[in-house]
Amino acid sequence: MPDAADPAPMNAPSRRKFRREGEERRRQDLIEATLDCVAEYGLQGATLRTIALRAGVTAGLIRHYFPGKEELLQEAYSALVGRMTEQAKAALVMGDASPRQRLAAFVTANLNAPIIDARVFSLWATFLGRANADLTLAHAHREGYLGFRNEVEAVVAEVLAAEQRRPDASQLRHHAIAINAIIDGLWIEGCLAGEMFSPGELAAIGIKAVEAELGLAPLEHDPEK
Amino acid sequence: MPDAADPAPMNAPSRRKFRREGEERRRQDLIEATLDCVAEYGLQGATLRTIALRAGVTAGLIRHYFPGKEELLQEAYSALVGRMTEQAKAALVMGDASPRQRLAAFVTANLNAPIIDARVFSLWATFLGRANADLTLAHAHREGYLGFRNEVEAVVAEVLAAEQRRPDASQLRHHAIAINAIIDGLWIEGCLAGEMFSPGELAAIGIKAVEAELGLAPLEHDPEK
DNA sequence: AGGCTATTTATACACTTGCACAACAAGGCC
DNA sequence: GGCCTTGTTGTGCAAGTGTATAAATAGCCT
Repeated sequence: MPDAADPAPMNAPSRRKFRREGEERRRQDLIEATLDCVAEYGLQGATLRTIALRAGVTAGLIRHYFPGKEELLQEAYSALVGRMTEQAKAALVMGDASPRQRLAAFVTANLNAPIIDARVFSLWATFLGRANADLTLAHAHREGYLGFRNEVEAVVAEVLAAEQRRPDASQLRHHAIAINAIIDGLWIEGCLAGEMFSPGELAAIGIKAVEAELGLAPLEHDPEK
Repeated sequence: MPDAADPAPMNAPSRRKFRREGEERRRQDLIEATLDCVAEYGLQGATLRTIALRAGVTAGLIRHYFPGKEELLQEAYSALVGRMTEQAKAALVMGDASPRQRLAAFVTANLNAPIIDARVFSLWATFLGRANADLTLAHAHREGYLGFRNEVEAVVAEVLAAEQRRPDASQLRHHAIAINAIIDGLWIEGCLAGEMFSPGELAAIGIKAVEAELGLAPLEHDPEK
């Protein structure tokens, strides 16, 4: 079978063989390669040549799909943020479950793989480190953060409503901010030092902390499940 | 009076005037300039020439104090981590105060300036983004994190002891992890979007969340202060 | 004052980077 | 099959990078 990785069997000026891919596919591959390089080598190590090598193309091709490196990085970050918030929110769509169960499932989902992931954390931190200087990054993050917090606030409202409690807007906001912080903080700890925690431990800590924040009475013996 | 910033008043091959500084002072200045450049331009923008310009010297001098750029960055990160943990722990040394008051003061100190600071966050995120690949960075962070968490755990133990409660080691550890996450999460929110919160709001949220985590009964009307 | 030494400057160099552009060929269309 | 579009390659270039090293001078010692 043909081996594409054959460097130069002939001394003739042989050109590299290639295949034409669809535009969407190539853009996707380039963005993924960019994220890989940023995660592994940082922004400084993510050069056009390294990215192209990872994507299996040559550097010149990048300029055919992106105006410049800047735009490639921005699109890569957008893709990352989109994937992260999408995954996080997906844990909330559970058909038949009590609000409290949904909240617990949400916390659990955010404190286990694949959301707890060293590569994603590396990307998150690397890009966010530039948020001060790059308004585009700052804006993209702000959007994602507020979206996430609003989701949290909505579930909190449901949970408290189910408990016959009527928090005002300010209390609701504070609960959402605190719970968001709990999840973020535990997420960071898990990503940076996952091996320090036993499986499920972070999620257990998170659920207890969140329920304490909301003043929910602890369940006695898990009545039905 | 003599102006040191005069570029070249003569067409003669004039050399730049300079002053000899003490070794410690120069190293300190170079490290500070490095942190400034990393915070503003990221790791890729922190070039030797930019750093030297910021420090008011020429690029070649850096090699006189540091073996290479790598070592300069590592020392800069060590200095940053040292300063951060030092500041954070400093909030715990209060002579006459109840454990609960000390805990509240600790949370408050960590959720206000100068610990809530966009520049420091930028540095923290930028360096941590490389922790996956750079074992030196990972180790330095791990040390700082565990030190911080142990401080938290010690105060938590005091607070609970004052409340006649006897948590076991596992519970204590979980409390420390959760409280650490709360502080970290709120710290990030404050650094990234400080203007979204009114002054003292984050600290108030943090204190309430921490006390809820520990199951402390809320104070009624602040009895004495 | 005059020399000595170590700090500091300035220049050189090999290498990498992002970008521009010309040559080329893959694959659809007639 | 033969052509034509355009995705793709390869090369070149100017700017910038970290490092090496020689030249200069600031400030102390006597």
